[in-house]
Amino acid sequence: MPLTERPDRMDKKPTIEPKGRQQPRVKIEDVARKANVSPATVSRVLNHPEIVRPELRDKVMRHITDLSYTRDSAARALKSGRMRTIGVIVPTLALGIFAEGVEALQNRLSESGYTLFIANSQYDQRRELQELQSLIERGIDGIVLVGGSHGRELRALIEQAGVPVITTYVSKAVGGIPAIGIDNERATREMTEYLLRLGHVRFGAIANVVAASNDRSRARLEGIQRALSDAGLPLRPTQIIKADYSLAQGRSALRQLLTDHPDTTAVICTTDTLAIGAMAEARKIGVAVPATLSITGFDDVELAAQMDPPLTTVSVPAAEIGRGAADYLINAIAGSPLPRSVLLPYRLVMRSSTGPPRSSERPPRRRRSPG
Amino acid sequence: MPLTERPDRMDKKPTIEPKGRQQPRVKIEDVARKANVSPATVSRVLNHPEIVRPELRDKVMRHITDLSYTRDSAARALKSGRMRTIGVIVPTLALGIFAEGVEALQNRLSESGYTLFIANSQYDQRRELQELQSLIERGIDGIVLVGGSHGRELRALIEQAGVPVITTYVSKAVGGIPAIGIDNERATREMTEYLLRLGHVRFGAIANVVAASNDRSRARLEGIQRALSDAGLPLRPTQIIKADYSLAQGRSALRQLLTDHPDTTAVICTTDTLAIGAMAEARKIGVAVPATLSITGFDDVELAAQMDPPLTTVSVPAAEIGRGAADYLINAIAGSPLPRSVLLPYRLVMRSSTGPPRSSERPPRRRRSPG
DNA sequence: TTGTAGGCGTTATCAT
DNA sequence: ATGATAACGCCTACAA
Repeated sequence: MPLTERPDRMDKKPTIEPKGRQQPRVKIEDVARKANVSPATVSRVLNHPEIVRPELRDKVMRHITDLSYTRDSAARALKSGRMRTIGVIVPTLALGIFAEGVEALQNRLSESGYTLFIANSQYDQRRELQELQSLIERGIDGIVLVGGSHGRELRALIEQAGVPVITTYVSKAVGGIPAIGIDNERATREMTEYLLRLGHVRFGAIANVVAASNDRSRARLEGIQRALSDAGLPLRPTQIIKADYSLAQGRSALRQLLTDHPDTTAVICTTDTLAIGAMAEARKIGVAVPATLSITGFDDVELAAQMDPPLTTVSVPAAEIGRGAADYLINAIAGSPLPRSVLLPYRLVMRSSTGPPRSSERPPRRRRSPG
Repeated sequence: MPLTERPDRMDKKPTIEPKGRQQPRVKIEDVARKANVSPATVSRVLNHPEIVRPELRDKVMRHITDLSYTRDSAARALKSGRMRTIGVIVPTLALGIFAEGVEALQNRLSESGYTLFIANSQYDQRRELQELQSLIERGIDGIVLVGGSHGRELRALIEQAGVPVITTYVSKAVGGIPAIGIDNERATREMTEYLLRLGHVRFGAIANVVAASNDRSRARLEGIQRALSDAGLPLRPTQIIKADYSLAQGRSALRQLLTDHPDTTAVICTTDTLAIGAMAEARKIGVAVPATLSITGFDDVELAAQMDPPLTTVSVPAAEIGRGAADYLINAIAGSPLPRSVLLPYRLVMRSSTGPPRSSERPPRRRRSPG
């Protein structure tokens, strides 16, 4: 009789049952009894089928399915000391780039019999620490983090728990935590150099660096600054607008930038979301992209290619990062030797939101001088 | 000595350790010995502090923190039969609406000491079943699903496991599974009626109904069809374009729709992503929105309000759905009496992607007749 | 108020 | 090849 059929079932007592399962779970012993074998044999059928006589194995198997027995993972974990469980803490799932990475991570883990605990920190290091504590108490066998900005406490906690860890979306190991991801700083440096080659000299940057823990965007901003300094065009503070990760802030950031520096010809954003906001605002205030203003993003979200004009951006291999993190941890748990960190390639995707400045004081360096 | 410092530690044996934790975990017995009390007392300090003499309690507490003891959740779960763990299976995290719901779900669960297992089905019922199986083996105390299209097998599995379930983003219980969400059909019916009142008579629909399990979009499509039938303007098959959930398909769908029915004045999409794709395509082929063509979406994603023109859509309370699902399961686990289903309000958000048709054969019914 | 002891379900060791 | 048994760490009757 389906439990879910009637709100009030009147079989046993009407009092609430605050804990435990209702139907006593079928266990190995039940299967063993039905099959007239010992519990040990059932266990062997489950874990080492090859050492059980085929006919017996089949018989046991039949009873297993008959009773639809499933093993109790708690008991298993208690015995083996391993939970076959991985935890991930992302800043937020609202950013498609993290959602994509988590999805890939889960898919790969699932293939290997692992299950994924998820938590989010809202870019708050204290919350991240709490969530980690909870995950470690849960007995996770490995942990995936994002970025390299983590407190000493967090590292101590991980170390003490002896849990393999990897951090993602960045490429440099920090505090002994290996990383898998891209070189954010280099990517924006290249992007900036591309714009310099196009002839731009008046730049602006919109960076989501308000969260202390966002070292990805910080590195991206540094890449921009370094490229411009190297070109003798260092960014002044008013040319850098700090924002969070929302689209609306991309809009207001562009407005502010153009108020302070109306003659800006190129805006580099550390996130597609910000760039898309900036493009929306540019359209609204009648600034032509890319004729009057070039805009670049970072992440290459689905929408980037569909914008009008399509957004020039940096493609981040989020799915590959997720898969790589899964592989790393699975190997680490198995005790395999591991690379310290994995540097993944990004891709500069040149679309139509960028072009040469309308009137370049310092024309692009080409063979033929401009007519 | 940090484990992570050197790849090769030479303290014990150089062979790999395929299983188990390295450092033997500190357990209740260790604390008990240090504190000169029985293991039972330590356990009581942990679980029922009020029944332990304060001074003794404090002493034990000190040793607990000193040894930084954490309880073994596997053993705990084995004893109590409860894991304090909830599972969720979404079609994909790539859709912001699901990511948002999962995030809210996790936040609420975390407040109550629960941890969230996440899995994704890719809109595939077989995969959903597999993931569910794995979650149930993990001993989850509750499960969150999306939508009402689930196979008999899945329902049987849940019932047999005796695990509380709730399905989300829909409002009607199916097969005994309670739901929390909105009335999708009613929402698009209202949206369609709104367009009818504006004077539209030539409609098109773009619906992501290729996945068999997507009953949300199916209901939304039915809402459109019903409203139009009621108005004596039933949709012909060629006026309905079926798509998946990608932005690119929104583009191609609009192209196809306008090829077959160039005189269409209103397009209703079952997803913002599709609507945004349709708007992008409209702009590209020079169709003015809303002057020539009205477009509506569904979900109210962040970008919807930022489009040019801002997108008329239906706002789905994803965060509220996530929180509500968490509350429902927490109560269900505690044995509290529960409502069968929860109907949440949606909100029609009228923005500027909709307007009256340019030349309405059948003018809007107003007091003053059109000039 | 605190201690003793048994068992939760599984699996590995040892014996047959 | 299969069976008996002990132990994983914790919790809770029950005893003191």
